[in-house]
Amino acid sequence: MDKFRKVKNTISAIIPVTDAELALFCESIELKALKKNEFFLTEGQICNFVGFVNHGTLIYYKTLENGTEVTTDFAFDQDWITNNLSRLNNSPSKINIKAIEKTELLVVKQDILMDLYIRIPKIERLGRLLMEQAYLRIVQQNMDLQVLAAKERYGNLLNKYPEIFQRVPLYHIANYLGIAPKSLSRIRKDFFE
Amino acid sequence: MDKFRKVKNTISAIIPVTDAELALFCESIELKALKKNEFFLTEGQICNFVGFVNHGTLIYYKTLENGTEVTTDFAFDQDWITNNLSRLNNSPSKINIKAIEKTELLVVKQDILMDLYIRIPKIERLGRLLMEQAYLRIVQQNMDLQVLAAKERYGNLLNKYPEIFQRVPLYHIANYLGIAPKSLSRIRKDFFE
DNA sequence: CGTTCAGTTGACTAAGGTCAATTCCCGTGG
DNA sequence: CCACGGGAATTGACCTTAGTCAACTGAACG
Repeated sequence: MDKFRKVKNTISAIIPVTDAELALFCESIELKALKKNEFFLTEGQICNFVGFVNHGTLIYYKTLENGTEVTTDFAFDQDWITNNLSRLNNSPSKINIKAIEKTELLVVKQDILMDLYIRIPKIERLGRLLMEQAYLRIVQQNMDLQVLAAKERYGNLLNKYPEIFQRVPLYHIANYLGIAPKSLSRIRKDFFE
Repeated sequence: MDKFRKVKNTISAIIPVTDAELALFCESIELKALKKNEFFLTEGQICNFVGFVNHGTLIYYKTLENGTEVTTDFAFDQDWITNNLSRLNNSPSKINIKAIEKTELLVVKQDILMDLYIRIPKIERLGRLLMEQAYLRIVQQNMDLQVLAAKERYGNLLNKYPEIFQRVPLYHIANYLGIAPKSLSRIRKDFFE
């Protein structure tokens, strides 16, 4: 099935799998389409699934007591998405994951994934890697916030995801960088002159 | 043995264990003393252990390419310390953990811990919790850096660890908060008037 | 009793926040 | 197809917060 071509590439980049194993894996996958502003995961819900973005864009965010929203992460084509804390703990999620454009996903339910771990032990590596990547990412992000000026963080983001500025509204990006939209405008201005 | 009193309290707060299990656990523990400025873990080393601080103070930090040091975390009495990424992955640590005052620790080696998981299955919960706590902590820290002003972060730290200012030099705290020592002075000044 | 290093201070500069007004873009409905 | 409405982004004026550099204080310790 052509829809699984991408996940096939992605998985075999992480762990070499046979065609039979891959077929087994693909059987367990559901295709899911999200419209703009539809949710993949909402606060309070238990995240009993892992998603893989075929194409689209999503944001992770949290709503604070005072009502402000904090954008904590993004996901684009070929990214894995999940809330590890909620998923591994079976606890209510404290964050939302929302599509901010038309998005197509592949989804594996957690119980099916656990089952796959048993039937294809090396798939377990995938589960561990998802957790580790998420951890590494946030450690890095943390240090950036601690050490770098807003302008440098902007520059890094620009390098890492040049396409982000075509796909994500700037106020989300500003929010993610921990600055006011105004400041981002300013930074962008003297970045291009 | 009296030296294990604290770990006993701490462990039984997390998971109820019998005296026999506790004895088994304590057998696997080594006592370790660190002088001021001695390392618990250094960059490049594989962290194949978990520590529990009986008393003392340690900092987590990383040295960047340009030579600056970033303090990413602290540990005090009754805290667990480890580098999960290095330990679970068997990969070289990217951070240092250093005692900044005379410190006494209990240490469990990773292989012995794995062995304990088998002999006392509920101890496994401990391993998972260590990972989760570390993750939760850093997620929170990240949001604070994104959303809060330096003054508020200072206030939070003051609430959470009132004793920190007696035990950790201010330049480490400033570094941790992501600000210059000068700024911390300033903040402290108009905090107390 | 000096040496050293943490902490504070002053004067200045730069970075970022706030508020309000304006422009730009895009989709929707007449 | 054009006009309108609404949200996104930028701008200006102004203020606050944080960084830099250098000098100074003060306590700790050999």
